[in-house]
Amino acid sequence: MKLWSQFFIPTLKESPADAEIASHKLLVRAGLVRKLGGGLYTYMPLGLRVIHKLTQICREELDGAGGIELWMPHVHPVELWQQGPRWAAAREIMFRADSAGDGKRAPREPEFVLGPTHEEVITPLVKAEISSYRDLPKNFYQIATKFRNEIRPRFGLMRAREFIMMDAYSFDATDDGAVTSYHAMKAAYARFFKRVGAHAIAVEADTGVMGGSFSHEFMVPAEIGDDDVIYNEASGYAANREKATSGLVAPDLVDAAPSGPLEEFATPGVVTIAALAAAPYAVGADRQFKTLVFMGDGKPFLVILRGCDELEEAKLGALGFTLFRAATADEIEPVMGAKPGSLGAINGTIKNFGALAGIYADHAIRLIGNGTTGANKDGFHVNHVNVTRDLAVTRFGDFRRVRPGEPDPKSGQPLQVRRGIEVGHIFKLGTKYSEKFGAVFTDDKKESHLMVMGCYGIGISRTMQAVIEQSHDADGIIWPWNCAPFQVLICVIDPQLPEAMDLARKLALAAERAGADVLVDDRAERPGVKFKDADLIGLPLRITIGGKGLKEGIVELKWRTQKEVIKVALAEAERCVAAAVLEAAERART
RNA sequence: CGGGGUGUAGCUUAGUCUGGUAGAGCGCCUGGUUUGGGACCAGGAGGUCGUAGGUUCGAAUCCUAUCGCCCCGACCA
Repeated sequence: MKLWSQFFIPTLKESPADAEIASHKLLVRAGLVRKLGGGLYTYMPLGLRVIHKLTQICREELDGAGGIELWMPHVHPVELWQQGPRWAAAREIMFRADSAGDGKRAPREPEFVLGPTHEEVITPLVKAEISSYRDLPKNFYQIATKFRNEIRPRFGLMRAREFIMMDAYSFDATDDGAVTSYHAMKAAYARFFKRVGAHAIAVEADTGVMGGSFSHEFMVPAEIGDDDVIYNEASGYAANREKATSGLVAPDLVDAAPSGPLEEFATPGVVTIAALAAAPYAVGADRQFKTLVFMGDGKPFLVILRGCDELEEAKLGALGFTLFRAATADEIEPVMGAKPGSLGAINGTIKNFGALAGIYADHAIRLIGNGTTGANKDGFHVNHVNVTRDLAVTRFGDFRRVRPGEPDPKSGQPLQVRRGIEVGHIFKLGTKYSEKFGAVFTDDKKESHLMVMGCYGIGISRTMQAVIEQSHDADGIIWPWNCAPFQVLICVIDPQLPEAMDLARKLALAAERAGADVLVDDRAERPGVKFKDADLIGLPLRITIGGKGLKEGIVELKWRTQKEVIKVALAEAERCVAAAVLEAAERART
């Protein structure tokens, strides 16, 4: 039992000016966090209790799934990262952790960095400690602070520079084993989110800079989420935008025969899809081939899309470049022979074809069959361009951005889109890191193999905010039972009456014996203030003890989710409180 | 990093256009009256107006630079 007067819950009547969304405002107003700087937050006593609830449940589920907890340093020697596979891509978001220096010398390369995740630490550790198949599989995890110098911290804890994350790493002897580990984690994640009362759904995801072969994100649907989930309710298909595909191109599509000889025509000043679609040319955007130029690890490559489609840049990750970006106009002209707006990928028209690392075409251009594209000559386009005959495609792939309403690849039903908050992510990594760090083991035939890895993350602090975003009303937070900082608030209206406080202690004990954490509001505040604060901090069950009720011989029980007050006779109070607690705990379990 | 916005008391803010000694509400302190949904009265403390230059007799207000913060985009748990 905690007495409010001896705890610290600085609530606010007004929302801070820098908070935009409900959960961020409530985090601050309910006294759960305070801001230190952009993306940097102090977890106040009440907020820390929520974090502890979440980490404890997380720990139980991971232990249940065979996880082994450890703790790794957050300061990493930079050499580890330089040796790992993603230094070039990750260094931008990493904090350096050098000594502050004497303020005179110029900054050198960092000697230490702060860990954004721990693949570069765990893999060498496992390499050093495990060398036999007998010691595999293993799944190590920690729940700790992570550091990422986010380009744009946002929405309070939603995207912070310093945040709390559970990160786990599985090591298996075989690929099948790694898949088993992956699915065990996926199931543990589902149990975790269910227990804490977050309605998270698993969606197929892109592997991004982590690399690896497949991946799921756990998303909490919310308007303010950073990600789009593309889904179809009926078929169960769900993927994030980076990964989502559609069934737009039928598998049995027959490529169109050429419609005629190539025909160059003048298009002075036409440099956009829209301009070519307008009079006098009137070539519909869905009849145009759009040619984009990118730089991949220093070499240019082309991407061909329909004029009406958008590129989904993340999908270029599948091409295997370590780093890629859109090419600049200056880089484009020497290679293509024309400025952007007149580009095309027709055989023989590219000025310096040999410089290209590849020409990648989106499947959907096959729907065009015969269309129009740039001539690689400023102010000219070409008609009757046939996909098979004329375009120098290295390979086809899925590069376009899916639109809502397109057919679901599973069922053909229309796809829908909604926003979500990514609270967890699981990757089957494969051998990307074990190769780099030489994490090998010996099997029962004395042969050496690379360990097959998986990595897994849950944003603990982000989950706290996602729960609030998902569960609040105009008056405040509505905590789910299992992650509430306390489950029961005993609101003593007249704390100056000894019999009121005695009863509060008695009921607190009853609730605690039934398994609840109890907060007693013993402040000498007016009732209105206490009730407002009670709704704001949102504990699931409120018990009100007042002089008035005592005279009548009753106390009041009220669920945060419910409007009505349940009056209970004093003689029944202990039993009713205990029963209510047990019932709520049971409800939260199923 | 690109685009937009903003910085005045612990919090929310007015005043900035049109320069003239900084105002309110909440919170805080003292006293009193109140006491079942953010009370009322009286008194009080608290601001070098983000910072640094400049213009001016005079700058929160105009100019320049710089920093912080917020929103949109690329990135992520």
